[in-house]
Amino acid sequence: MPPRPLPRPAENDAVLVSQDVLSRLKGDILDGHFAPGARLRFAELQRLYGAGIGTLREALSHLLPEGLVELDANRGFRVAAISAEDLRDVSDLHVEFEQRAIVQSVRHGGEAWESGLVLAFHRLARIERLTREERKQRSSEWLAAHRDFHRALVAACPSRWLLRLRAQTFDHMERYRLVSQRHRPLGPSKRAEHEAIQAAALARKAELAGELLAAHLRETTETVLRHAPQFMPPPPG
Amino acid sequence: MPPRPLPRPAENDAVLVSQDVLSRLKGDILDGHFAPGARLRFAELQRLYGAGIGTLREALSHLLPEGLVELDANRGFRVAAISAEDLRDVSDLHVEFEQRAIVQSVRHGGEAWESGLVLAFHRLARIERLTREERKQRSSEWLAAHRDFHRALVAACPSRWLLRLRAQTFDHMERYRLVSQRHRPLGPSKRAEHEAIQAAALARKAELAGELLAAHLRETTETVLRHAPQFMPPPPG
DNA sequence: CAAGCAAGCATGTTCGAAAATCCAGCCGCT
DNA sequence: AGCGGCTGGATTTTCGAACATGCTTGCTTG
Repeated sequence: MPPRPLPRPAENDAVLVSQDVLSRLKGDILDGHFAPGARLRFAELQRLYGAGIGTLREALSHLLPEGLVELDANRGFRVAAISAEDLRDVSDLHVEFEQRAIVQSVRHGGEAWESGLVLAFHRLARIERLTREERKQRSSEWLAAHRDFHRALVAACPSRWLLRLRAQTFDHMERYRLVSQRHRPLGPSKRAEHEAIQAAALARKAELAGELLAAHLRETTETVLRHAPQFMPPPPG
Repeated sequence: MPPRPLPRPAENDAVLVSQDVLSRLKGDILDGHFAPGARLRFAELQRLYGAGIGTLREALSHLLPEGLVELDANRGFRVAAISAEDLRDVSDLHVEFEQRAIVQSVRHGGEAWESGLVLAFHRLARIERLTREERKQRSSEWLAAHRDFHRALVAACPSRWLLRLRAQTFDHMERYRLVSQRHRPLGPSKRAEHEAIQAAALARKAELAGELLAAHLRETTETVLRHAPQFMPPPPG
């Protein structure tokens, strides 16, 4: 069951093949199409993405420092493993990054930030109002909207580095959420929480927005951890 | 003036050509052989490192998410720019990472950590006892020892993610230090500070070690910033 | 003379053939 | 049976030729 048919229409605006492959490959790792720990063989990747070996290597090399794939010499690339320990580790840092970023974002955000946030929230809310069944069918749409919403919240944070690191940890958190979701039913919508965070942000209550966001993220992590045994690989012993 | 002669003897133990090129290229960017903002042309890189284009692209793709190089489509790779603003940004986060990491490291470190630290400090101290002239000649040796010393300090920190992010910001801090050093005389040795930090760590005074380390790093950043106009590119206007 | 265009060159990007490496299974030996 | 070495096939790694793109220069035209 290949993740996607071969030369997927350029729905993204990637100019370079390597960038296009990169985003597709990353998406397929984050949503669990490639299981944690799975080997990534070039023959298969070539078939799936229709790119040459060199191009694939370039994309995989990009994912290496992000911690999404691992490489051991002459044995090729593997999807990075997951563990409850790693989840707690990355989650703690991620919550902190998000909290700090949103506080600064609320304090520095101007009109453009407000508009962007309102728009992103609106798009997310439209999907989250649907029934569970509909949400399930349009999950990739929800995923993009959710991602955009969280990015919009922190978009006005002036620290480029904080945003960069937040983006890194966000990816990993997303992978944990999505991988765990494959092994349990879709949870209830977090619509109310998203709305509360957005409201606090627009009301310029920076500290409150930070607390709400942190709580939202912590709860998500706890939910994933609660279901962890169902999808976590057993310890190597 | 090429950074180094062509097929440098394999002084590191990199099994893969791409990994070897990666570490050399990274080193040459960090120490300013390739100036911030400079274009990285494949013809030149091929001549310098004796590797094929594909291999070079792989190494550059690795440096992309680390923020050391940038890519714009069909225009190739450039060394990432520097600025006083970026330095403050990355420095603030770096100081915090180091401080938290050393506190945890001191609390969790066992015998192996202690030995490693003692050894790393000893190696660094040997070089820092030399005269300024000698230190200048053996700067690459000092660089490695300094790097190892700081790594040894935080090595026992149990958070893999904290260590990973610390390593990322460390690289950028090192680049700022080295690039600025090319435009001003070598500063005085930080020997006493390093010794104080090591002593506090070995005495298991976690908080003290954290404070000393943070102060050490902040002072370094301030020194660099004080000399910033001499090496920072003027604002694009 | 300025604006627009086109040709030519410099450079970036992609791809898969060829070499290197690893690994599983087989064989012979103790 | 257990161990060590060997071989063939599977896989990874490297490389640069071939193609694509962007930039400069110099010509043409209004």
